[in-house]
Amino acid sequence: MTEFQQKVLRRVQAIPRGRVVSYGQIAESIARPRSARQVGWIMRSLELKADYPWWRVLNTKGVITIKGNLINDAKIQKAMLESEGIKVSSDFTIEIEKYRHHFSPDQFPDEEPEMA
DNA sequence: CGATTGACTTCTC
DNA sequence: CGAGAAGCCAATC
Repeated sequence: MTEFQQKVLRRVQAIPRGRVVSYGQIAESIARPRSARQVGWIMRSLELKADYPWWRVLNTKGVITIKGNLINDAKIQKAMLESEGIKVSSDFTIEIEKYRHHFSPDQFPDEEPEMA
């Protein structure tokens, strides 16, 4: 478990119920604005049974781009989002601008600010 | 240690 | 607006 992973996972846990964020937003909030792919990489290495609301994370277009072994994983994510009141289209797309959540710097007191 | 791989994002055509 | 290519960067091989 690297520090990068811990920071990402903390953001995932900080996503309120019924809200979503993009991979890029998480990357941006941990001072790695160009590391959206790595955020997704971490999610991939996560066991879907883990205690993280990974289903509240999707790309900036609001589309569930999960790969997994089958599209079945995307269907699980769709079901999870709908269970929180988020409408998901049949093509795994949501109105992300309507549900997007924004992180606050003071949400993570354990971490040091980037500036020296 | 160099090459490859992506749950991404953004710019071009 | 849709499809394609490039850029990005940590983790794996």
